[in-house]
Amino acid sequence: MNISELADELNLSVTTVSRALSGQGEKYRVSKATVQRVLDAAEKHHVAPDPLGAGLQRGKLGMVGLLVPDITNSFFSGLARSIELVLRKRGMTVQLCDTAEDEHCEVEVLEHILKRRLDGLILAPVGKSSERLLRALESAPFPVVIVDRIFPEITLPTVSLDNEAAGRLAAGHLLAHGHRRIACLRGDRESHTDRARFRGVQAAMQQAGLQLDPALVQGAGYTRAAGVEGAQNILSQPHRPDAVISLNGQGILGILEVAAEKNLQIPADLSVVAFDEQPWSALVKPPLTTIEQPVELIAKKAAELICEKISGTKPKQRHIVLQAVLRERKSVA
Amino acid sequence: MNISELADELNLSVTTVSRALSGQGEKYRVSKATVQRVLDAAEKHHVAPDPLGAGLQRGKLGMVGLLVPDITNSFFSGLARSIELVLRKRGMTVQLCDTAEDEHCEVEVLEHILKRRLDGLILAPVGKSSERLLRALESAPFPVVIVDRIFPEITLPTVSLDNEAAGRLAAGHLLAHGHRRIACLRGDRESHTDRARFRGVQAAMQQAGLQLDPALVQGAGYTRAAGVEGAQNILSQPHRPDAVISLNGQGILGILEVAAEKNLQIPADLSVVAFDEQPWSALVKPPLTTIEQPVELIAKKAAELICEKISGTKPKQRHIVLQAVLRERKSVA
DNA sequence: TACCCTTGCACAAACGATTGTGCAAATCTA
DNA sequence: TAGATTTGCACAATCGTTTGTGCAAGGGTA
Repeated sequence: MNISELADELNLSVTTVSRALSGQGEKYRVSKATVQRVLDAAEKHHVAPDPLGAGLQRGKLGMVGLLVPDITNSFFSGLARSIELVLRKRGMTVQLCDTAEDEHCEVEVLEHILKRRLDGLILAPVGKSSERLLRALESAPFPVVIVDRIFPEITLPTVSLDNEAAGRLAAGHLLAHGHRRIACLRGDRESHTDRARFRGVQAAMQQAGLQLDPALVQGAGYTRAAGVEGAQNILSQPHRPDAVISLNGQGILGILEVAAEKNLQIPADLSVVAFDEQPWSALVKPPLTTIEQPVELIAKKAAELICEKISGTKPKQRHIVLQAVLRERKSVA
Repeated sequence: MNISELADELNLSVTTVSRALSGQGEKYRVSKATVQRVLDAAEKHHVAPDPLGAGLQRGKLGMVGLLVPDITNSFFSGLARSIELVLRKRGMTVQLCDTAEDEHCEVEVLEHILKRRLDGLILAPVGKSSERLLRALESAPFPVVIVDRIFPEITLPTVSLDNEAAGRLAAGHLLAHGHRRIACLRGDRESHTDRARFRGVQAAMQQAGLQLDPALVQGAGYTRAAGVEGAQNILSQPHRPDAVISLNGQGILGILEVAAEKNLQIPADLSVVAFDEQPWSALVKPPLTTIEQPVELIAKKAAELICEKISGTKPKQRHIVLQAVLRERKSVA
């Protein structure tokens, strides 16, 4: 049953019913009695305005898209959960798309999604997300917010970590514990996130008067396979490192796997700091020292940002940068 | 730019443009030349039919809802990813809702979602999901498919694991390895999933002429906290078990946490079999022996089922039941 | 009684598509 | 050349809302 049938039943016009239901009764001088009558009947018959009709009229449907590289990654699933929660509270729904950490797929998905009518888009770009693509999004017919990764030349609003500081934090922790020969398992080197984290690591090393051994900087991607390969390369060096930093959440899986293969004890043979807190971080042996991103906060900020842009109010900040915290456990000797 | 502006530019009617774009040109005798002209212009101006307009007309929008108890749980995020992929290939999009493993929230979300116009809904109910709620869904204005949990009295189509067999599998494995005093960390005892798995465990025990010690059957919920509490109860028994089965993916987190606290060595002091394969299952020490659900297959079946129901073709089977596999590693002595 | 102001609602035009049908012009048949 | 057929497209209704405006009835004032 739709509101026009409801109107028939009440011997009213659709107009009046619509106004009563949308709370605009007062504005349009629908009598209180009538409003109540409509409300009661609507309740009784479980009638609510069809969002499609309304959406068509208003030009908005109350939907925002959420593009993530891998919903299976706990960082992104945490993000998704919090974003969905915030948006649902505001009466909006989330359209999920998983880009499989693949540039090509991302383009495809974006084309798919650009054809649908969204009110906004929250995008967590894949590592090698092309700037060209994001350029195109700058002139999308709806607001776009980027999370997790930064592209300096892109003017779209972003919410992200202070990755350089986080990198310093990780390296600084290892240095403070006396480690000198530090390895670094990177993700995609073309991503600004990875670069910034790496810059942070380098900065901390330099400050300590040290240099990263290029042979100990490995890794090229955010998949688990890439993590394994990078870890292999690092741990097969003749002069093994005494500590390793995983610059992303997937990498640590590779490190653990390869370390186990090679029978390396953590932290006796190898200290480890891993980016991204995961549900199991505290449960492996030894519990992992991690760099934790404030996932919920990132999600909240992103959700608020997109809402502000949708409703047209000028957001206070264009780029929101949040700080990571070090969660110290037992993986650093 | 929409198709009526396109029509203006080409000096055609919206009708013709619509038919050309939708591939119905032949059927309605639009000349090939005209069709091509429309196609070219559409390409040039990046015009595609607005899904809202089309949706309103057709009564379908190409969207299916996906309700999961916890997208952060790797079982559900895996499910979400695969479902989204299958549906996207068919031109549909997925609306994600997280019910936070909370019955109350689930009702709320369902009300929220029932007001939007969906073509279908894939529901992974929370543990205590009330039958009343599902009853209501039986008469929803769109098809509904249930995954992961079974409700015998509900006629909605389902895709799920053969949970009883999976329970037998887990217990059988422990029994075959000589374990006799077996504990069981349950999830929500009111959920049919949990009951079926538990029945399987009991059956295997009985077949071996044994009985579960009621004191070793603990746990009441799918949250991590519930897992910890249950594990506490199990591992604090004066007469400790020599093996424990976690009947759900969260529970194992509790077991590992409590075992570490109590300094119990796995598998020397305690053997463990955990339901649900997780990205880190192989990486903890010792690597976990798990009961793996065929997540991708479940997702695929559910997606196909909902598509069939949406398009009106009668699905072959009403209830699809899949088998789990035991992934043997090192957590069973 | 004549006039004006308020109250309470309905009319009708959008929003952007799809689809059955109608109507000319072009082509064919006799 | 007249009539029948086919070809190619446009008209108009429809999906379910929202919203600016119009219009009648009721009440008050002079």
